[in-house]
Amino acid sequence: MVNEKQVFDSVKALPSFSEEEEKILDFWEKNKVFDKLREMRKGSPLFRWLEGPPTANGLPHIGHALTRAIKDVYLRHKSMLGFDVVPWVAGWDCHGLPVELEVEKTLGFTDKSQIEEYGMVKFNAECRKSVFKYVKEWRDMSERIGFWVDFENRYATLDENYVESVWWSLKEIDNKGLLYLGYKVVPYCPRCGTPLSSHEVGQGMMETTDPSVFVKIKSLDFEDTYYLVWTTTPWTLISNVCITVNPDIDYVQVEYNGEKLILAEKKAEELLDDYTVLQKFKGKNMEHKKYEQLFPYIVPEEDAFYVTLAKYVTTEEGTGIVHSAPAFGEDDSVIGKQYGLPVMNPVLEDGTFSEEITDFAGLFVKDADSKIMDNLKERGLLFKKGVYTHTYPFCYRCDGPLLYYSTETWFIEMSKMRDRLVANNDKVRWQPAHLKEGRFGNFIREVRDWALSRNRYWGTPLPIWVCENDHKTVVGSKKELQELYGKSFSEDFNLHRPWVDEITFECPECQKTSTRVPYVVDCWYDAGASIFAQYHYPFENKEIFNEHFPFDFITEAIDQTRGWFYTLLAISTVLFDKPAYMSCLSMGHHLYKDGKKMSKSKGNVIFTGDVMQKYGADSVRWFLYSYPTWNSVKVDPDNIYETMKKFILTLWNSYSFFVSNANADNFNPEEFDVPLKERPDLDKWLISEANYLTKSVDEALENMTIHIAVQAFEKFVIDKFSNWYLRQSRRRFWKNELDKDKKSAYITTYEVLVKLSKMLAPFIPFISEKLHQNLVRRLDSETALSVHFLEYPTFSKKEVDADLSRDMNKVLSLITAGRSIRSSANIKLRQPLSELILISPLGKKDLIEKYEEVFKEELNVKKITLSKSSDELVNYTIKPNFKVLAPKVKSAVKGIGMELEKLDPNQTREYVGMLAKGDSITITADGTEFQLTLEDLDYRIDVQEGFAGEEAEGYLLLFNSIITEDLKQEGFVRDIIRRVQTMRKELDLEYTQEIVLSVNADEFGEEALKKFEEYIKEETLSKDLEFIKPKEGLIKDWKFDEFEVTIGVKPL
RNA sequence: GGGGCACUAGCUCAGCUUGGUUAGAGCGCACGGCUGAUAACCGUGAGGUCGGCAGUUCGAAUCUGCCGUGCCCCA
Repeated sequence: MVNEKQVFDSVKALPSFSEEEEKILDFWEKNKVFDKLREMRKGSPLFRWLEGPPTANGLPHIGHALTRAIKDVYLRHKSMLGFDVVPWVAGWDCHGLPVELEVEKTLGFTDKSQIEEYGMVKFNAECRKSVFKYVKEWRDMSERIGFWVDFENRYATLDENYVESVWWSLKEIDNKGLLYLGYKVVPYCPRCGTPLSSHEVGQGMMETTDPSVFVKIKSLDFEDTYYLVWTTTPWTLISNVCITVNPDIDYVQVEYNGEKLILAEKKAEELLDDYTVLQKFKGKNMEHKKYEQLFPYIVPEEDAFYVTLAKYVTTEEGTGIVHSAPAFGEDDSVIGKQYGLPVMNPVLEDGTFSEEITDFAGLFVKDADSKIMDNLKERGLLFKKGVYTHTYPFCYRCDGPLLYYSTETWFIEMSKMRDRLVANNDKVRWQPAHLKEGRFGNFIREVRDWALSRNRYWGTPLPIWVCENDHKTVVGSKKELQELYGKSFSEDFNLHRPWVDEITFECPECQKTSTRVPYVVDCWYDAGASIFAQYHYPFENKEIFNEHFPFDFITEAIDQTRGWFYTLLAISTVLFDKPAYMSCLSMGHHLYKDGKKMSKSKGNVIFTGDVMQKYGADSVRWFLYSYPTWNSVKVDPDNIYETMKKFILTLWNSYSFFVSNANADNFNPEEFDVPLKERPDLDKWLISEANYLTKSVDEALENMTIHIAVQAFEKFVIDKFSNWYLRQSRRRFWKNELDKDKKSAYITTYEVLVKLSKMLAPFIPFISEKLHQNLVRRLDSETALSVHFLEYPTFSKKEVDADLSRDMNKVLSLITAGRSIRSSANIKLRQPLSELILISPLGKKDLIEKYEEVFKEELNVKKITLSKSSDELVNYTIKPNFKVLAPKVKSAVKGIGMELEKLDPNQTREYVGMLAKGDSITITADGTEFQLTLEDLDYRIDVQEGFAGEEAEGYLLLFNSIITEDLKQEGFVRDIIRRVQTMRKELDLEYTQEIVLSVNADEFGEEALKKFEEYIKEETLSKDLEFIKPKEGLIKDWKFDEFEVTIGVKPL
């Protein structure tokens, strides 16, 4: 309810943050605040940020909320710093296998072939529908958490224009000669007739037993000698083209059982007994040594059957010599490419051997294993056989064993771009920094060619047409396709399958018919192409693209290292030879509180909507900002609750405290203004600290260390502002007279709250907006519509006072020490004491005098005394200040330390006196004399036994703990007051409600009460104080210390 | 098998870049205090071989090497 008479709208002590936030969301929407902000920033310097498109598949959990929150804090901050954030649009990654699998599941398919039976048009329409279902979920979550981004002008990788730009880029890459058709070894299910993605393979790993076979391969260089080779897949021996050794391992030729063998020295020791070493050499000496082909069914034209070198060969298993068949192994395939070896694949799509393999034709390869072993045995080439148990992938659909199988694949030749990738990565600022040279750097230094084609349906169609003479045509635009086709497209034509599959045209080279290859593009390529495809570059928006690229900043989770972070850099390097982004902040993953990955099936997912509903988006955001962004963190919803209590509520309470007082006093920022110079030190101190805060926050965000900013905010808001400043100033707000001191407290608190609303706006946009609307806009409707339009506060040297900050920190720790002494001496704070003595040889008199009142009130003493020294009460210990002294005297520091320890108390006392005066002292250690000054040393003060005292900040604090009759009376009175306040609260009285107080105490008590009657009345708002046994109102018996009292409180 | 990260109080995490002798915070626990901010607040205490072992150094949570455990990525 808006109360027009009040200065500020009243603030509930305990709001529903969730409801308040919904109101703010409405306000933003109704007033088109985000649109207005973007309009306002037009023409300002650009801050270029690129949204990493979430895969629109699956419901967003708290980990996904992190990506929204982190992006939002940077973009709002940059915007408040005056930058025009561009393009500031959302993006969605719409293609890919996960989407297909989800739809397959919904439709109840068990086999890929069912998709074609169902019809690709219908299937892809289902995929599209599924994508937009999840897009909606994501958008709702993003908006609710306060992520400001343009959802209307979003890019989506399935858009016609987007696909066309991808096509353009692939043609560019082909023009550079980097697109080629090759072979890639992929896990393949012969029964289902399809390759599986690693994602699918992961679902079917099982323990299994395979043959373990040692085979002899006849050398053509060493007389009567065999290479000893080990394999667990005998059927691949048919396709063997080379054997591979490690160049750096020692190999031996041995005589064993009358035959000569070559194997790794280490393995000879393990596998053979009773053998003679004939010679020993490094693996590299064997390179290119020839051997006899094991199964000469196919004789390749290329040179083959020799020893190759590779570092991946180990002596863990086998013989140190590896049989290599590039058709059936990833490592083998790399070696094959490197040496230009042939790929021999006599296995048909159904997993059986082809006609050429006369002895085994028609046999399923796994079933052929035993026959192959028999064959080798007959020829005397089988050295040893056994069984081998390991985990092996099986098809998750049909349970059949998968085969590693080389399939036709289109590649981008990234290996040629290694140097450029490294050079471009050098220009990028990474957080955390280790990614640059570590995980990411290592990856690009060893980058392999990018296998681009996928044997699937829902994706960007690979724009390659091939004729029967193998001439390839890469189509770079819709228009180009139209021209090649020569006819008009059907009305519902779409740059997706199956429409593009139906387009054929005359090969420009040989006039034969060109048909499209049946593949779609790896969806990671789609995502990486967002740098230009979202603009429909180069068909449109050329200028905008040139202004926006390369981007200043991106941030996504760590799993994008080889995903989006890589594909962006790869594509921008190939096409433009620039990094796609200048700064990259990587985020960690969230685990559930049990340390496990969140997953729907385990039921340990924290959904963002739930926690936002309970604690509010601001609390969730602040929680997410409170640890290093790149950490993986275990999330317990209780911790979010704690965040709300600790930070959000403290801030809110400070605000609510200010508003309720300001309304009572009819606050007005003009009338209450007091020049900074004329305000009390406490106020100057708070303003100064607020200024330091801007500096810390600025540096933290610049370094992409949000959690450091959070720490600075918490320290300021909780410790400095709420727990110290407001507590110290409470009585200033409550006194009757509206003097300069009171005005100053008001204006200072007001200024700090307003400043906080701006500084916190990027972090907790809802509460910040609320503060701005009530504290600023309510008073001045001409001011900025939203806090997010304002300029972010920056450091102002004029408003800081370093000396004051340092002094106040000292006062704070002295008071803490004082409380500690009272606590351990068991003298409650309510009991006044006569004197606090501060002993310090270097004590600052002004400091103590200046804050005398603060000390008196906080520590409840009547008098503060500063003393330079006190021989009877204290001892000193002198120690080296290692940081200063050690560099000067090196290892002598230890000796000096020992000498100082040996000093007797009188000597130490004398030395401290000298040091305090600025003189140096002489210490002899290790036979050398050292002149030491105060800065070389640290000294500590200790109280002698029998005294309650403690040291802090170079002062020793001692209380006079004698409790006189007067002090005891005063303590008693304060105990009574405290109990009356408790009772007022129990009665739920307004703090202006007057009462009649009756107390029944013993003689001592009654005397004390009479003595402090006026004080008691004032503190408890009592009209009357009666010394009788109470009869009316709330009546309670109290026992404390040695007293028994009955108190009655009756509201008037 | 390779690469990367992490391991600090019962729990969740700072600190490590730039080494300094008494290692911090919040929560939880125990005790005490305060109360006209109250889903609060203040203080004290218990609780740590800073994953382990070596090394460098006058001095290591911090730098180096090896090992262990967990997570991530890639095979």
